[in-house]
Amino acid sequence: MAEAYWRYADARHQAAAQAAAQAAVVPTPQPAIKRPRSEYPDMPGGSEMLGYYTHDEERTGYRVIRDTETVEASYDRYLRNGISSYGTGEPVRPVAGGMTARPVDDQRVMGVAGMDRSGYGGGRLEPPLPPDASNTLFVEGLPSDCTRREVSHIFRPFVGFQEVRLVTKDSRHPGQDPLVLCFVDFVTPAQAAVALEALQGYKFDENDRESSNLRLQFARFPPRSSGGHRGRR
DNA sequence: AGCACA
Repeated sequence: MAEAYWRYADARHQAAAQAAAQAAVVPTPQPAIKRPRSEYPDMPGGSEMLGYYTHDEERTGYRVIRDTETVEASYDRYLRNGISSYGTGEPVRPVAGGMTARPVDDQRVMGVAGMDRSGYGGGRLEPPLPPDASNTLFVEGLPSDCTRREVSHIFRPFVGFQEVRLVTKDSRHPGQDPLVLCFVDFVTPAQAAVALEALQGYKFDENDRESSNLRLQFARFPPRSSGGHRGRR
């Protein structure tokens, strides 16, 4: 459930931090740290992969600390720098809940600094984008009583999040609850893709396993100028 | 299943 993407935000943070730490302080490649790509090879699944990555990252982190305290120190320094630049620059907003603070900050930073969508500290974790990728997601499977605020809560932590629009449609079958769809805008299709993968099948009701599984797709845009020919070539 | 707003 939610764990996946919270961890994801964390994993990205750690990955970036570690990359930066290595780049900054360790001049020569160290075999102890060097992690062959084969450890997390081309895995298709988005959210699973991210979960994996996090564990891996943690485990490796411990190994690294045991072997070289240099890295630990520099990592620590990195964190301090990162934090201090926040502390001096912008007073910490009274965001409700400690958990939300970091992803939101992260998002803002990436939104500004990472416009070119390569903003992952060099490593790209995402699978290649499908040809129909757009920067808007189409989401269905929302419970009919869900609010815009509620949906925003889910998507806001993702880098590049811009806006969510709820749309209510009457059910086709009489007497059924109205259907709630929503559109979520991101800055880039790649960022949309991350959220799509991470939230695919997300359960609104964590207790009821059968109900309210989110289904996400890239939104189709209104009829494009290419009018009518659908065949190949 | 279902795709709106500029």
